[in-house]
Amino acid sequence: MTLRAQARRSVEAAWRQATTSGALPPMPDGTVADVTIERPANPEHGDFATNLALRLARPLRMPPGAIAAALADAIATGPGEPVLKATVAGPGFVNLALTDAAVEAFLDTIRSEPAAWGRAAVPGSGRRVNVEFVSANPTGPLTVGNARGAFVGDLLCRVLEAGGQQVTREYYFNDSGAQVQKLGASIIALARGREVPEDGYHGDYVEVLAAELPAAFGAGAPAEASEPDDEAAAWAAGRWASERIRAGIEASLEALGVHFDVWKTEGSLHAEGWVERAVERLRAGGHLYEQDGALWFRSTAFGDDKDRVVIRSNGEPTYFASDIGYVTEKLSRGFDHLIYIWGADHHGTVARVQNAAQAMGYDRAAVEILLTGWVSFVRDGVEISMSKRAGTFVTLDELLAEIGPDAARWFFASRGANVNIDFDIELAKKQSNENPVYYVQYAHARIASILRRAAEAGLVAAPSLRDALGGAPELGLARIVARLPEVVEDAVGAQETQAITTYATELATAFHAFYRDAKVVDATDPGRSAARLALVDATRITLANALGLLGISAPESM
RNA sequence: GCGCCUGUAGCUCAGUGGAUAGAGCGUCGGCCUCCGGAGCCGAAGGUCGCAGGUUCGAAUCCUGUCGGGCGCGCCA
Repeated sequence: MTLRAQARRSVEAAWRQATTSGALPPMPDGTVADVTIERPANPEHGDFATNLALRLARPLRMPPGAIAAALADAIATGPGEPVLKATVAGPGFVNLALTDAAVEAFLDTIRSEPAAWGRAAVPGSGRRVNVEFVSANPTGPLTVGNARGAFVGDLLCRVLEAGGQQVTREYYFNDSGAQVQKLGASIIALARGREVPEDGYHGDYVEVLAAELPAAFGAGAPAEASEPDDEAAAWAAGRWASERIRAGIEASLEALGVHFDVWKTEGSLHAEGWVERAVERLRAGGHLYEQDGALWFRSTAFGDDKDRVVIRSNGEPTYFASDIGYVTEKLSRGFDHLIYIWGADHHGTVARVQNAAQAMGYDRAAVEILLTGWVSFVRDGVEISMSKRAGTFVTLDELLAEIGPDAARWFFASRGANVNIDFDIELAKKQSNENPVYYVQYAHARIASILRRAAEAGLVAAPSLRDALGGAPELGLARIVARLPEVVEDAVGAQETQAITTYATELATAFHAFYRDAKVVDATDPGRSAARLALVDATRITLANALGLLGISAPESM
């Protein structure tokens, strides 16, 4: 249990006690308000604060100051060993200060179970969740435009895992669409020495693929006018190329530390009948109708602004039809929850997918679609347009070669997923040495160095911190170290990572200040060294776990 | 026109109704005889786009408005 949760319990108990004793009147309607506990911005206000008195003032028809006084009094006279010192402040806040002993006792759990430290026991633990992200079609290498989805998705998965959820990372792609044929046609054209078609693919990678195209795919055929079998050849070459590209994409993602558990093709959904069965299910429920020769889903019945075509008038199912089939396929695998991470440009398709899920009888809330904001990539102040077909893009591999995966991860982790951001590549390169991620990693490496020094000097960390942290430098750092589980808990709830990067930076700052004020390795005072070594080791574990949660390395030296 | 996202320091961005709105970078000024200077300390820099409203309390919630982005296909 987090210290915050303990504080909440104390306040709840104090409220009950004050009500029972008559110090506070009962709630008029018999309800119980949620007790909110926050970390005050100003450390002089203690470790926690609650606004309960302010919120009870109206229903209890008492001045908030008087309610706060009653609550503080009840906390002071509560049973058991005192953990919190309560004071009334401002317009009616109750400020709560942890006793030093409570902080010391709490920190002992870090070094006894380092792997568990920071994992949050929150609602949703044990849930089986499918997270589908990136899902770029393999018609070209991943671009920096795909980077955000890759990092945001993987970071989300890591956060959910820290919350005890069972996560499957899934990549969905189309290996049989018209774009694949276009890719094949472009390659064959180049292989035969012709120009790439106007609407074909033009990147350097297309030339590379053309040069490697085996002769069996028609590379050596005459350069003259199109033969009847060109279409088939383009398909075959396209499939060959897209599988090579897909393998390259997988390698790029692995280089980022992003591993997908499932690679799913749109074609397989059709081949296995998922799309057909899902359409039948909608039809049976009366959610479909025919018009202009096409089959429509009555999406407006669920609040959409227009109905959506499922089967085109030419008999071909739409991409939306595949989406519907995919929902049923995913849920058939036993997931409790589906998360999709899409670019902001797909927001118009969110409602129809959720509507279809609802129409098929699923819990609408089980299909969660998160949208990432737009990333404008800029080089030297000029925006880079991203087009695979035009061949004007920066690949993810190139970006990583320039700024490195740790800095890139930090960049995306420290920003909200749904905000638009500007990414100046030259600036990122220039600033990479000043990147906050190195500041945090440096703190970790510095501690590792201290621990090595201590070992050389024959100093050993204290087994327990109880009654060991004497001074202000120690207790200041210890209080920040103790917050990790709360930060993770909030991150899981919000499905966001910014708070983790903010916290890691704050912890590193606190450590650097501690390092300045407190000598850790001091052979003349082994007792004090032992206590400080234990604290510093707990700090190291906390930094490593925070970074690890983000998929960022925690180096022993740098 | 309609819908969604967004507007916070010179720049890039945090800030899930609370107390004096923060960080990094940039700028300016300091700090090692000492466990890693990729560090530490300090300064300047803000009408939280604007206007109303709700609330004891609003950067945060609501309405309107202005600016930016993205959508509004029998494309994917």
